[in-house]
Amino acid sequence: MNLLLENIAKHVSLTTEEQERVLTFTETRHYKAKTLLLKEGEICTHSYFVTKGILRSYNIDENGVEHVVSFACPGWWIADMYSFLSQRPGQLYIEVNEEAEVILLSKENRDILFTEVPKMERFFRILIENSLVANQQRLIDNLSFTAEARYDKFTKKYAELVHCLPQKQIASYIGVTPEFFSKMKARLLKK
Amino acid sequence: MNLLLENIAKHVSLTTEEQERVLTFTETRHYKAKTLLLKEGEICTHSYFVTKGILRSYNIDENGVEHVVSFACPGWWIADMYSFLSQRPGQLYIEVNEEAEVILLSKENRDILFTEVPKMERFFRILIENSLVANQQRLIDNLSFTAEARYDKFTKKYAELVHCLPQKQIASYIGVTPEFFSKMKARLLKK
DNA sequence: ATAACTTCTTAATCTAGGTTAAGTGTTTCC
DNA sequence: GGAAACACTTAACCTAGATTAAGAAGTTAT
Repeated sequence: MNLLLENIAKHVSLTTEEQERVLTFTETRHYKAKTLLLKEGEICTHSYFVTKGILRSYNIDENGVEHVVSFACPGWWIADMYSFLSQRPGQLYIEVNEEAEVILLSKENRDILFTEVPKMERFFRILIENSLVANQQRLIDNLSFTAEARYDKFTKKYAELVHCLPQKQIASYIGVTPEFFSKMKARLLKK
Repeated sequence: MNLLLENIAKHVSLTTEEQERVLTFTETRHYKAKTLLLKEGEICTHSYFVTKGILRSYNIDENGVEHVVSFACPGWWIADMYSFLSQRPGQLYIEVNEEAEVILLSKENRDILFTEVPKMERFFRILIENSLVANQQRLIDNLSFTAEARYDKFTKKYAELVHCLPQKQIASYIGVTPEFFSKMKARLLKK
């Protein structure tokens, strides 16, 4: 069965016709590991729903340092929200971490969908509310906790993901250098 | 004219009846400076739209340190989104910074409003999208920039607010101690 | 298989920002 | 209007995490 429709059903209930309508607005694609779906300076024309594999988004700062903004595994959406919503050049990269199958929804189609199937506007409203909450929590965590506590939270929240990710990406997500992350991990093992 | 309706009109256009409907769901209140509208552990039953004065939300970490999550001046909404959406106890405090006039919208009324006036669901969807983008940007800034650069961004983004806020709150928002903030400011003056 | 690249580790050294503490304004409010 | 409470400053010292560098271990592609 379709993972996207399953996920939508968790928040709103669509009729069979509405479900079909949703699918006509989307497109499925396969990507190999390391494919770049979006680069800094480009306009994010699509929102990506992952059905297989892993994607990640990140930015690169003035010193050339990468900062992971989010990971997306099956059942998750990913996009450069600023660029997607404004249709202006963004600052994020979106890259395939592990060979992936992805459902694409373009900005235009999303907007049409919202008026044709108002339940989908509700669905995305709820999804974005949840992202906002998660994002605010991450901000608070970054301000309140040490790197060690953040790593601990990360391993609990993304328990399955942790084993599929290179350490440097986890380090980047929690906001430390790979070198410090390595030192910290060694320290934790001694306990 | 009503600041709330003005703000709604920037994103969706309501009929006069719809406008009246919106207002029947809200309630206006006045608060003195230092009033606590919400404490950690309480359920955030209302979302607050500021028409006069300034509010702020913050959490207090395990070491008793305060972290400002957001400021709200006229035209802005404020709430503990996690608690408001889930109707579970939250971790945020919401406090009146400067004597304020506030429009309250309860969680129940918001949900009824969404089905009665679908344009209002669109309005909030757009608002939350914008919060998410701003929040993600703040996260990236915290990971990419020094305290000095973050302060610089803050003064540009909240130019009018800066002069009304105690330094310790600005320090907290950008993620440094008041002592370091004071030192940094002195350093900036020398340039 | 092996050269080339990337990831991870370890260790020495450095620094942005934290902590502690003490002193000087400013509000606030009986 | 004066004492308490709070906001800001300065300075000495401290530390979590950064930087640099160099080697070891995995991956990738030919």
